Amino acid sequence: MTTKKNKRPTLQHVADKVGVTKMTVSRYLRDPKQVSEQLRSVIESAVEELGYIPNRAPDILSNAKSHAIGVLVPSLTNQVFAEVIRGIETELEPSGYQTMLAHYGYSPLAEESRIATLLSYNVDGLILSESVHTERVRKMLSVAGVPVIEIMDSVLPPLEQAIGINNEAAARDMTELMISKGRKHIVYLAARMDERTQQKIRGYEAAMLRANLQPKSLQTVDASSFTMGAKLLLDAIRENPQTDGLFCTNDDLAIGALYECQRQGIAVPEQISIAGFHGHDITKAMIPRLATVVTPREEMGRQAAAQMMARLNGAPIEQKIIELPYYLEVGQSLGG
Amino acid sequence: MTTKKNKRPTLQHVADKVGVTKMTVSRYLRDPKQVSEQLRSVIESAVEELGYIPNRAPDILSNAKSHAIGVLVPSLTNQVFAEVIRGIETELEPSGYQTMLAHYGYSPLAEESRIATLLSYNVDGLILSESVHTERVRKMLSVAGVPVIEIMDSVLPPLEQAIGINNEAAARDMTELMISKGRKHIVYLAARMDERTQQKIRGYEAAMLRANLQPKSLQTVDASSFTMGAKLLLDAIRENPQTDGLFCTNDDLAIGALYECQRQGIAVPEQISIAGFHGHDITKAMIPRLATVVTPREEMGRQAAAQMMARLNGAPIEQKIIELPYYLEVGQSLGG
DNA sequence: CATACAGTTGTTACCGGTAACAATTTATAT
DNA sequence: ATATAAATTGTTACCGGTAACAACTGTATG
Repeated sequence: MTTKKNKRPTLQHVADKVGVTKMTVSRYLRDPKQVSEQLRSVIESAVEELGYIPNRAPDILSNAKSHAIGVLVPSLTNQVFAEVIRGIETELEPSGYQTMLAHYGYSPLAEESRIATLLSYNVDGLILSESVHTERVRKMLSVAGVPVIEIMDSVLPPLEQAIGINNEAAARDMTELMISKGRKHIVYLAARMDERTQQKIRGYEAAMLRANLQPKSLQTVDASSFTMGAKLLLDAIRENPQTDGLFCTNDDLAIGALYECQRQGIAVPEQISIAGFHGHDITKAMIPRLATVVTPREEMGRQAAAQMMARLNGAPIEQKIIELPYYLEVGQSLGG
Repeated sequence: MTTKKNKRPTLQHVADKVGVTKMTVSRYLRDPKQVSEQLRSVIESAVEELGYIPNRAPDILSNAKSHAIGVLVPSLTNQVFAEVIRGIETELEPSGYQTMLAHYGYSPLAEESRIATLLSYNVDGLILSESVHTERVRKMLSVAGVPVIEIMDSVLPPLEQAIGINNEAAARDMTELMISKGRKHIVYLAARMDERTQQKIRGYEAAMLRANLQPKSLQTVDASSFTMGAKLLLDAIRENPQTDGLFCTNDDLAIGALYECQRQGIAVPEQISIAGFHGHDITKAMIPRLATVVTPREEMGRQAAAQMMARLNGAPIEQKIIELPYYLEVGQSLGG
C-alpha cells in the first residue's frame, strides 16, 4: 500500500484515523493519562499502524528547545576525545538529550563554522574542547545565549565554565619525576601544536630549567601517530646522542618511540626513559609498561554533561572552573 | 546592551533594522545577486551587527530537508568506527551536510531508539553499521522514506544498499594462511558476539574443517580490550596446551594476547602465531609486526557518504552491494 | 507612446507540533 | 436538583524561514 508520494505520517494522520483532533493525540503521546481510558488503546494502535514518527522541528521552532547538545572535538580518531564523548553521552542519555557531534581538525576557523552550523540546528547547549576562540565565535555564542562549557583545560579563563586539568602542572610533575630518576637530557616530543601542547611544553621547560637542565623540544605539524613517534625519536638522538629521556605529548608518540628504540637496540629504560600522556589502556598492557600521565578523560565528559544538564535546568554556575585530578603512572619505562 | 530576555535575532530583526521585509533579507542570504546592489552592504552590516545566526528549523519543517545525515555506530571508542566516521565526514563536508552521530552499544533495541531519535530530527538519510534489524526498525525506515545505507558487511541482503567487506572470506583466507604455515591448533578469540564476529567465525571454521583440523573458539560477552586479549590467551593455553596459533577477532585482542605471550615467555611466532583483524596503525609499529586482515575502514565511510549524496541528488541505486577489497598483512607474527 | 520585459521588493500561506484558552461532558457536593 | 469542580476534548495562534505569486519600477522595442 505504499504509494510513492506517501510522506511520513503526522499527528494529523493519526488523529484522522482515530476521529479526534491532533491535540488529543499529542496529549496522549506526552502523557497518556491526559486522555480518556477508552481512547488510549485506539490511539496507540493507530500510531502503531501508521508507524508515526515524532517530528521535533515544529517544537524546536516554537520554543527553541531541541534537546540536543552540540559537542565539538578537534578530532574523532584521537582516542582521548572518543573517551570524552563516551563520558558525555553516558551522562546525557538518561536525560533524553541527543548529542550532535562535529570536529574541526584543530582549526579555529573550522571551529567557527561548526559552531554556526550547530547553532543553526538550535542545539540547547555547546561543549567545546578549546579554550581559545575567534572573535566571531565569542560574538555568536553571546548572541545565541545557550550554555557553553569548555573542557580539557583548567587554567585559561573560560567563556562561562570550564572543566579540565592543569596540563602545565601535569607535564611539570612528570618531568620532575624523570629528572628525579637521574635523567639529564630529556627531550619533549610534540606533534600538532595546539594550546594544550604549549601548556605542557611550558610545564616541561619550567621543570628542566629549575633543575638547571637544558630543555629541548621537537615537533611536527603533522598529526601524532605511532610512525611519527618513531621518526621523532630518530630525530632526537641524531640531534643529541646524549638523549636519555623522552617525554611525549601523548601516548601514541611515546609508544611509537618506544618500539623504535627496541628496533634500534636502544634499551628502555636503561638508555632512554620514556613517558607518555593520557594513560590509555595499552600503556598498561605493553612491555615495558609505559609511564604516563593518567588523565580523567571519561570523567571530564561526564562532568561536562552533568553541568550542562544542571544549567539547562536553570541552576546557576557554582564553580567557573572545575579542575579534575590527574596522576602519574610510573610504569616500567622510567627506570630506577 | 544585553537585556536578559534578548532571544537570538531572526530574519525579521535584520529586516526591521534595514527597513525591508524579511523575504528580501532571506534572498540576500541565499544569493546576494537577487538583491539590489545598494541594499547588499546595508543588509550585510545589519546581519553582522546583530550577529544573525540562521535557523534551520522552519525550513526543515516546511520541506523536510535538514541537510543532516544520521550515522549510527555500535561504539565510538572502537577505532574501527572512528575511522569510518572520518571517511563519512570527509566526503560529506564539502556538500555542506552535517552528520548526526549516535551509538547503540551493539544493542538492537538501542539501535531502534537511536534511529527513532535521528528520524525525529528529520535527518535526510541514514548510514547504519548493522545488517540485522528489528521489525520496528524496518517499519520505521520504510515509513520515513529516507535513503538508508548499511556498512561493514557485503554478504547479508541489504535493506536498500550495502557497502562492506566479506568478513567470512577474509577470516577464511587468514586462517588458511596460518594453516599453510604449519599451524594445527589455531584458536579463534572473540569478544562481543555481533553478526560480523559470527561471520568471521564461520570463515575460520570452514578453513579449519577443510584442513581436517578441529576449530575452537573462545569468547566473552565483555567488550574487547588489550586486557581481554591477555585473559583469553591464558584461557586458550590452559584449555589446550598444544595451541600454536591465535586468530583474534580484532587487533586489540591480538595485541593484548601477544604481549601476554611475551610476558609468559611464549615465543611469538615460534611457539604461537598470532593474527588480528582490521590493520590498525599500531600493528605496523609493534614488535613483532602483527599479521592482520587489513580492512578499508575510511574508504568504506567515504563510499557510503558518496552513495548517500548521489541518492539524495536523485540518482538510482546502481549497485545494491558494493564489496570492498581487504588484504592480508603478513607481518612477523605468523612465522615461516 | 504603448507594450513587453527584466529587475526588484512585497504579500500570503504553509510546514507540524504544542501552549493557552474555551467548550463540553461527567462527577461530586450540597 | 443545582451548583461547582474535575476531566476531557476542541480551537486558535504561533514559532521563522521560504515557495509562489503579485506588484511595482524602469528600460528597451516596435
